[in-house]
Amino acid sequence: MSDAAPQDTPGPPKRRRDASATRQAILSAAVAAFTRYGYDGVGVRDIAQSAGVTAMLINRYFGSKEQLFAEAVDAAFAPRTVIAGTGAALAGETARTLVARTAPEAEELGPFLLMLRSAANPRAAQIMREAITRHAGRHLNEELSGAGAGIRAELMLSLQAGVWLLRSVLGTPALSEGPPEDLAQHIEALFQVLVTPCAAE
Amino acid sequence: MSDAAPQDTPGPPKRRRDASATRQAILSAAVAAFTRYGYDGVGVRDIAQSAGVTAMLINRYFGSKEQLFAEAVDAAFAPRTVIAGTGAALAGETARTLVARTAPEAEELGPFLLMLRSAANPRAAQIMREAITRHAGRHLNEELSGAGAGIRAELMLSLQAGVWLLRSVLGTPALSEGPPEDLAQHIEALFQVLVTPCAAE
DNA sequence: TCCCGATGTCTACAACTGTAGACTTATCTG
DNA sequence: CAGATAAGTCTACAGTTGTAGACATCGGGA
Repeated sequence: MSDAAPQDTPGPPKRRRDASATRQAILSAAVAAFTRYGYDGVGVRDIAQSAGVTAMLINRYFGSKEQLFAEAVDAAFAPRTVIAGTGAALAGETARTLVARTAPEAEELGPFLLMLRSAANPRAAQIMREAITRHAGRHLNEELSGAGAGIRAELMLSLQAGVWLLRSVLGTPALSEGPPEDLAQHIEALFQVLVTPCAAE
Repeated sequence: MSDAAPQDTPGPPKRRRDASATRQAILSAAVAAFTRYGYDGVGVRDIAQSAGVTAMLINRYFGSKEQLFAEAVDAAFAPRTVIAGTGAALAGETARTLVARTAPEAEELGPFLLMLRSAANPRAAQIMREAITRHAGRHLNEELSGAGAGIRAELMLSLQAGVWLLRSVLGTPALSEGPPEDLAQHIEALFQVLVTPCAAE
């Protein structure tokens, strides 16, 4: 923001003129920046500088900040699986993965955080609504089956998003400071309820 | 924004000069605006106009936008209880309250939404972190007891926040369109696990 | 009655935002 | 070795933001 570092990638100080590589660099920088600061919290100049280009190139490649955000959301959701393991081990694996990913020292920020930090902007929220029903919802529906699979799948997402929120973003004490194993066991018990087809009646 | 409407409150077109009443009007407008648009999504001019005053009066009464936000967060959390019922009925009551509050047609936006929409700004996040540990955390710790009460309390908050997020903000299909009773039953089953003192081992 | 302090407004500024058009420079083809 | 075209940059603009200082106005006490 205020320092005058010429480049942030220490390797190649100047990229050869390559349209697709530059486009990819902008997109990666956008994912990181939107995840960290949210749609309204970051400007195209910041993203451009982080990618080693000027702001106008973003408009040339993506049309506008909104369209860049849409592609960034897709890129953030695409390679990510929100569940882990299969069958009986699904609850435990997913719980441990969640705890590991939301650890305060883990710098890996995920699509949930991107979603969270950009939810204030109506345009951004609409873009993300489409993305989440496209990626995560479909993925979960493939793993879960039985009565109320849709509800249970999205409740699984809800709990993950909530833990992410309180633990990683807000830094609530009990979730942040206690031993991770205890937390994982508690969460696993909840997931166990959700993977069971007919829970209530 | 662009119209020249002199006042928005149809009742008293001009408030008599009353410092505390004006202060309260600004605070109410701030809670509503921050909840709807987030910390970065609303300007002091919007809040001022909604309160029927000019922007500068906000700085006169609250010092800065940040300090106004801090008071707004406190005001949003203060009158709200995030759990309902006691003892054996706690899980069911809280589940039904959550479902009712996060209904798409319910226009009652809560502190979770304020928190969510403002989480992108680091200053705002710090202010909210202090508020949530002060209000909700304390409240829950009084109701829950036994082994891992802190973790279970915050997991209860996590699930609520997550459901709020997917259902009310994102509008995810399975959580938004299905019958509320089914959703409440599924959530109650999860809460039931969380109110039980020794869940895992 | 007068006047002083509290209450509220007006003008302005410096910083920042996203975007448009004109400009420069490198890379590849003939 | 040219020249054309893609790749990237520079300057600028209109808008918005939070805030500071000077100014106006209402209300009550002497």
